[in-house]
Amino acid sequence: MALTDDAIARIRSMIQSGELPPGTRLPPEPQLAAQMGLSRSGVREAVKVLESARVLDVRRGDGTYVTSLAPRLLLQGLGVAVELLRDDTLLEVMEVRRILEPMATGLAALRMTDADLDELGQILEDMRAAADDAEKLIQFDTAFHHTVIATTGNETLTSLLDGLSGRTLRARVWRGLIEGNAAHKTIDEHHAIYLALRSRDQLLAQASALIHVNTSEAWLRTVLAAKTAEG
Amino acid sequence: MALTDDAIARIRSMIQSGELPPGTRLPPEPQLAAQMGLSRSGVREAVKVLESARVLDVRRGDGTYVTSLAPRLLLQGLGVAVELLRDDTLLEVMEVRRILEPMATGLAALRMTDADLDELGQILEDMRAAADDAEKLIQFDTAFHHTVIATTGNETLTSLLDGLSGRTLRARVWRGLIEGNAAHKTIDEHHAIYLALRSRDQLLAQASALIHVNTSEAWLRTVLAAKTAEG
DNA sequence: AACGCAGCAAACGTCCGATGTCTCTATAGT
DNA sequence: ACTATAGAGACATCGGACGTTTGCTGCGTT
Repeated sequence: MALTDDAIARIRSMIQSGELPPGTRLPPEPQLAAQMGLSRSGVREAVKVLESARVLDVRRGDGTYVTSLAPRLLLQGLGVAVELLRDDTLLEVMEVRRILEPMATGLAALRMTDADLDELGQILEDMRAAADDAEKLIQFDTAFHHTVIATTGNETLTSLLDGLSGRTLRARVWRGLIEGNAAHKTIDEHHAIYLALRSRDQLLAQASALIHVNTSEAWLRTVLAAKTAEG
Repeated sequence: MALTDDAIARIRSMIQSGELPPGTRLPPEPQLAAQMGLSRSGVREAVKVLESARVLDVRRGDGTYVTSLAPRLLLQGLGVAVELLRDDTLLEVMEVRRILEPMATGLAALRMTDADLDELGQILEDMRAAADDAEKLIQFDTAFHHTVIATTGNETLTSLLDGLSGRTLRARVWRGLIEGNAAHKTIDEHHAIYLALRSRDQLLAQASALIHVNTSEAWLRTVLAAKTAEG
């Protein structure tokens, strides 16, 4: 299998070299096919791969364009990859989060603005109000952490952590939390993080984030153990 | 655009739900097409996307199989994504490495075996011997860090850091190092990390790794600045 | 002159059928 | 029992055709 993969590599190479900068429009499929010496079918497969990687943006009836190549786009694939990881490797993901999230939260403590803090406080209130709705809890939990990390101003870091905290993973943790009547404790942990951030205390923010990740990991272990037992 | 993307989502969903566990062989393309209500062309595009994500393994003349879904496979895409990031976001990547690599190296200090240390010492010797060959320096540098991180036993963490330390990024840093006559200094930094690991000193390992990443980042800044100036 | 609408051309989406090439396996022969 | 070979099955690639969407152009109206 060489033709299609060659085409993928060649297009990617042209983008990486700057020959096709963001926003560039690619030649129409038939022309591109002729240019690369393969049929339109092959080109379509290649383009589809790059589109799924958010490298190309295909607009029907219009044409195919190079995306902005922003980290938030290119790192989006990490999320779907994590979703497919098997149960026995989820603890590895948690170990990475255990490293990344506290440090990132510590950074956020230094860089956060008052407006950011207000937004965070609002999310916290929403979370307390939704204490009975698992679906909303997960949603606000996601928003809380995303907001914190985003204030670091590092889009790559934010996208990476977003990907590592996939929806399925979060849902499992919250399932454990709720069934174990530990939802309120976890909300308190969010509050602790919020207080540390508000006082711009880097070390305290870091510590409270670590404790929070640790709690999540513990409940994930519980959920995984329960599943193993019943399976 | 719905048919092909639906097919991608549906296959992915079947894998995530466990309906198609690792190693499973998918139905032949024509049959899969009929089953999902679209043409063989559409199925091929869908399969190609999942193959590029290392979710499926297509063997010509044989059939299509679900891969092991191991982190090392699924997170491989991170590498190519990072390779496509634009220059102004590479510093963001370095900030993530600045967080991840020292902590991981610290973990390695706790978990490393004598055999691991011997292997590391060998790589270090090779690096010193290759001090004039940029290509080999990059190769041994990559091997050094990969070996260290791999001893944490966390395949997810290892794959993530491998992806963040793409070949292009490393090559640029080393270009700066060599042109700035700082190659020997960097090799010494590797030696410092090695010594810290050999004495199983977590904090020292962490600190020496941070210093090393910091040096890399500094030279990357230099290279990027030079490029901006000449461009 | 400015605005709006219809129609046209270009480009992607999907399908179909045919042919090439590679793998695996089962069979026949030694 | 082993090996070589022939066949079937599966993916790789191609070429063309038709549908659908989008963007633009030019005409007509105000």
